[in-house]
Amino acid sequence: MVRAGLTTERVVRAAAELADEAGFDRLTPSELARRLGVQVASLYSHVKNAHDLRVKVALLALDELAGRAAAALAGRAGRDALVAFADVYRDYAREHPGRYAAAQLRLDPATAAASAGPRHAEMLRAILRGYDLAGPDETHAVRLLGSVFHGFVSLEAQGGFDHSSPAAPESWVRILAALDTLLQDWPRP
Amino acid sequence: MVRAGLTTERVVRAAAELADEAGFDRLTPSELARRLGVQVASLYSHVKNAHDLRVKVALLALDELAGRAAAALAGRAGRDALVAFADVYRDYAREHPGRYAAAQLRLDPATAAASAGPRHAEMLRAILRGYDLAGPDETHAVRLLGSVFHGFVSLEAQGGFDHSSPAAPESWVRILAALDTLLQDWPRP
DNA sequence: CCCGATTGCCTAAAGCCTTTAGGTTGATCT
DNA sequence: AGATCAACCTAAAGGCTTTAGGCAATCGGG
Repeated sequence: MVRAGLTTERVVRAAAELADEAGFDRLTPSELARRLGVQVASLYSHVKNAHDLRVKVALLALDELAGRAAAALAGRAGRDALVAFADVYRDYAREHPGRYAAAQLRLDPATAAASAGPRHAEMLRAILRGYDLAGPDETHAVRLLGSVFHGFVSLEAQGGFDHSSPAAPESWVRILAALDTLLQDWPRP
Repeated sequence: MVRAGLTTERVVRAAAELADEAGFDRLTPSELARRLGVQVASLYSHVKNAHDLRVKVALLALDELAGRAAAALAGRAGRDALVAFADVYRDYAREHPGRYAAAQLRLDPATAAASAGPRHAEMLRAILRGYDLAGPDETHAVRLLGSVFHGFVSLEAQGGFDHSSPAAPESWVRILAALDTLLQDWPRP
């Protein structure tokens, strides 16, 4: 009997690949076991159950995203930082649609707090410090940016922009430019 | 044998309620049959399979949303129209989380084209005619608004705004105001 | 009003998927 | 070399989806 050499990490990594190739909803223990050349039950040593498997992929995705974002932000500020951060988001979702879908999973509060999610918000706040926003306005702006990035990327992934011109990337560039000017002159109530 | 009096419409309506109460991912033929007091196989006269059931709920949701939006837009223009449309979106998602999740389902192109989806885009365009946007800029703006609405609503539904203040509705109001001013003075390249 | 067709719902069964319990064997540490 | 741990297995229970085929309630036509 040749051992496959599974570890939790290798299982999760293979799960992430499966999700990217087959879609997040086809990430199941049996499909994964098939791909790993292993009996289904063997996975249960590394993962609590099917849901736990998906959560672990989500955490991996959030972590990878935060890592890329941090790297992209190094040495940038203002508009440059905004665009770099946004592009990381979009590129990641296009490269890894399954992982991105996983990252959208609703995590229970404790898990969410321990995930890389808060790091994202922190980076957005850091970007906004390059603009001149007072206290709560910064929060509103964080939420606006988060909404736009997530919304655009998931509509694009869903094919929502496929049947109209101009192509999606052009809108992306123009939208980022528009957000930049909006942040420079954020309207007070 | 007392008949339950199923029709495709009643099945889909019950499915929508189930999705709202239990979550879209728990919308399954067996759960639905249980709730309708009917054998699972009976559903298959009204619905092709589990996926078809979900698609039908998605189409119902898109249609309901478009109907509400059209009603809300009657007699409004400019900022009023923008806010009314946005609120329809957010309120619907909060009232009917399962249906809203269903509406996010990726439909095949033919089904999508025949759905109420295009009506949404058309209404957004109509709203934007109250602002002064040239050709492709209107498309960019449609996409921005679509992204913000969808992004905010799904982040909120996911609980993304739960653990920071101010509360989400305040951000919603401020974000809509910000979008209004942005549209009034849309930056050209 | 009744007869035949249609439709609504059923039982049965096959095949998949998830999860648990328990056993065996390879690797590792002393 | 022996003991221990981890990796992987087989077996089995139970749920879910889907198809096939059958009976009975209802409805339209004579």
